[in-house]
Amino acid sequence: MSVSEAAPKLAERYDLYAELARRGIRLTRQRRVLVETIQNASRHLDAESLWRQARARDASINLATVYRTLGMLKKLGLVDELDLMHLEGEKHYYEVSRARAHLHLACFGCGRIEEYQTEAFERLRQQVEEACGFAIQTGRLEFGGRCRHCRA
Amino acid sequence: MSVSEAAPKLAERYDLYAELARRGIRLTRQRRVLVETIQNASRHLDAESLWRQARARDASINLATVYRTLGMLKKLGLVDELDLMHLEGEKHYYEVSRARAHLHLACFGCGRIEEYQTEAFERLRQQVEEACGFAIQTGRLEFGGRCRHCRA
DNA sequence: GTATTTGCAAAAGCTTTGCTGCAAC
DNA sequence: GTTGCAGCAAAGCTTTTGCAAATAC
Repeated sequence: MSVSEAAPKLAERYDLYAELARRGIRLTRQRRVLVETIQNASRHLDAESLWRQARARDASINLATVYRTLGMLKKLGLVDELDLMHLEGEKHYYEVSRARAHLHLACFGCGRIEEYQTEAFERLRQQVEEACGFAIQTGRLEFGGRCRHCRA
Repeated sequence: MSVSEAAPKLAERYDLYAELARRGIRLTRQRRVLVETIQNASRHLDAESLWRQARARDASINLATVYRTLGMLKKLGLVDELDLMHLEGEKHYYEVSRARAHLHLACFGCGRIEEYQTEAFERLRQQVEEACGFAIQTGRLEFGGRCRHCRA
């Protein structure tokens, strides 16, 4: 590439609690458990994994409530929905939004998901907004291929 | 943006027939109709639209055959599968691949899909390959927001 | 007390699959 | 004649929805 550029570490996740409070949104007991589970997730969750993890803390939580809560957080822009190149069926994955965009790399060999943040992506987004007159609200960049380890 | 750059017109679609012939792949009658329909589609097709269009020419074609043919073309890298930000349910859309990557803009207001090709996307892809050691086979960049007309 | 949310079960939407017979060479 | 593909119908998987009961304030 022409301009050398270090890969910045990922920006911090939003603090869901703080954001919801700031917007005056109150949570029921179930939603509180779900929000906490999402906030502390160590990997990309699909609806059913989230459900399983949340049920460990509140066995009464229903999968429909999981979807309804995810829908609310999506609409508020607090979580992003990913496809991860449909590596594993058609389910969606969810992650807490961050102040800066990042992209996802899905390895067709081992299923590993990598994340990468770069200014070039932010700049591209801005270029598109200006060139197309489009007010971008959300975006998703996913690459599929073979990771460093699976190429060998 | 820092570097002014004209938006190139989209690169040409692959010629599916030629590519299949080059690889020594022969088509059945149904697949021939499907390939032609995809090649000449004027907009992004989902499986059912493709089915409807193809059935106008061969009423016997089954939806399962549509999916099987799309699967083959995907695997060969001749068509790309898009989500278009799930603007309309969870179905997928298909388009003939092109020599250069382009991105999609989905308007949440009117449902319009725009396409945009820029060198910056190609460069970003290459940067990612080098920085992450990833051999990218396919990629998808989609933005959702409000188009020029819906912002007014 | 009123408004919202929940659990449940059923439905919906899209895609895949098993199988038998037909088509391609 | 062998190999693979098509049609059909059924199943599969993920997500959404209607409704009565429960919860939140």
